[in-house]
Amino acid sequence: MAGKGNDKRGGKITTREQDYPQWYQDIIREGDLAEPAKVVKGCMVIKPHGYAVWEKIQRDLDGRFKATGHKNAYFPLLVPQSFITKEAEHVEGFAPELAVVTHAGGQKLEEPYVVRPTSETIIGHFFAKWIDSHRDLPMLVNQWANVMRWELRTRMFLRTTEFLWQEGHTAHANHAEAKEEVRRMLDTYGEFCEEILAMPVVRGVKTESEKFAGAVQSQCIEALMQDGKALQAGTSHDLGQNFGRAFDVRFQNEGGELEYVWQTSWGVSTRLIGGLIMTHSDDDGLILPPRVAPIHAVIVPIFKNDEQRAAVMEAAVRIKTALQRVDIANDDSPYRDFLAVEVDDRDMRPGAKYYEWERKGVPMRIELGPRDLEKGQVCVKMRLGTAAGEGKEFLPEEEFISGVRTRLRTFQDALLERARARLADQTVTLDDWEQFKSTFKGDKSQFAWCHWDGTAETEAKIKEETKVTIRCIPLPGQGPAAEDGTCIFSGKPSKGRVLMAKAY
RNA sequence: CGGGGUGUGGCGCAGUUUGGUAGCGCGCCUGCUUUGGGAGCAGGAAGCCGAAGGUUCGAAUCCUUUCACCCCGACCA
Repeated sequence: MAGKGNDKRGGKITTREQDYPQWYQDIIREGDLAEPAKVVKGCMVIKPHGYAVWEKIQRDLDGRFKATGHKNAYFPLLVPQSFITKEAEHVEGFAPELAVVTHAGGQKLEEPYVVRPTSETIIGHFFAKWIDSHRDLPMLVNQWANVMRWELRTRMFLRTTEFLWQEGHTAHANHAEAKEEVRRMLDTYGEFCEEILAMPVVRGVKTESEKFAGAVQSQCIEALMQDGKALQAGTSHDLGQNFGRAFDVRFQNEGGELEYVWQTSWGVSTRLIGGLIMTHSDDDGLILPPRVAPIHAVIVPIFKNDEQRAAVMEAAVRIKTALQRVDIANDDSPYRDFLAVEVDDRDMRPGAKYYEWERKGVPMRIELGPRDLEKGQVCVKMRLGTAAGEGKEFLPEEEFISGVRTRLRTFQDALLERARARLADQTVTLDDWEQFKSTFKGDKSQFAWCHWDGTAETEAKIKEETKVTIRCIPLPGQGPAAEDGTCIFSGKPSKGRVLMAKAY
């Protein structure tokens, strides 16, 4: 029964209604995803179960990057301090949050190194060495790495001092091509979030004040969390020729003239795991979509004596073996996604195991005891009642095995549908400032499409008064159709609605 | 950086006001009984109380210094 596990043994999960941020922390702890490092400020330890989720994210995204022509590379963790200062806006944006290495090998360094907060600068340096001709373009590289930003306030997965991410860096011969790349990768992220994380997103463009330090334009995907706040889940930047100029990345075009390259960069981080948690999980613990679940199914054997134990374990292993041959990847996927199955034969009461695996977000549980063996059936329980199944189901073993791929894929779809329904439900169109203020009163938040006069002043004032920020200016098809109107705050003319919400 | 808080077995805490040589719950180990929604009993291991200095016959407790981490605000994936 849902909700019964709280206030009993095995760790407490605060309800979302009581205290949403505390619930979030509890889910991470009880789901065994991560813990604060404590001994290193603002950092976290990603535990095996959490890291396995990241590995699944990596595997899928990496395939998508390669399918769009990118190759992986790796650049140094340390960046000469002077590199950071070469692009004016970039320094200004990142200077306050840099960690700097001043000593090494027992000596003071001639020039300090900064621990990369992002790698545009050092990659710019190498692009300059590698690119001479239009024939070297486009240069399409991606790096899986850790970066460090000395943030003042941290939250596990959402904002930690050190975090894991992927940063794509590309150089092109003209702006149009670079812009295409920016949008291509944004769409790659959007599709990934929906297909794999079952997390719907809104695609848009950042305002001037929210864009990446050093970019001409930043595009983003924004997801809606259960508490109504927005999570920037990924970004794709048009860097124009800014870094090309700063690092002298020039190529000879077809006409023989020297020209600066047009660059892009794009990234998603372990923050996606935070988004995953706040999109699907409930008061009983983590809920993982099958496509990112490190364990898809747990088989809990039930027996009273050694004889029963032997018979049940034999059946458990048989079922596990059959399930491990099932692949839930898309038909056109570049990789196979075979089911990961665990037989939990620890000496514990079955009930204790059920609660534990529910907290860890395993999508499907199979209970197997003497009664099932007699009837040739299995007892199946999904982590959440959906179209994929509700309550405990008793199915003939063969039928269960042959239907399991559909079952898990239906479960995945149901999670996406549920998230989409919540997004639709918590998105409003507002035209009245008083209504706006009451919508965002106190800690309240949701997605609101509002007219904005396009000025940074208005944007800043809205933020100051309500903590609400402009999440993005929607790309075509991502919000209400463009229409003339008046700014919700200033009453001045507006050409279209923008997405507003409080953000993580 | 401003405000608040906390450092005591693995985890969560009590003990500090009123100094007397460390305790509780959970977890862990061993054994027996259990096992279809969080097991019971019995036995056991584990901490010189964040660090340094001081007061005292005696300090987790009082004084000084210091370090670290957490939470709340301003910056950010």
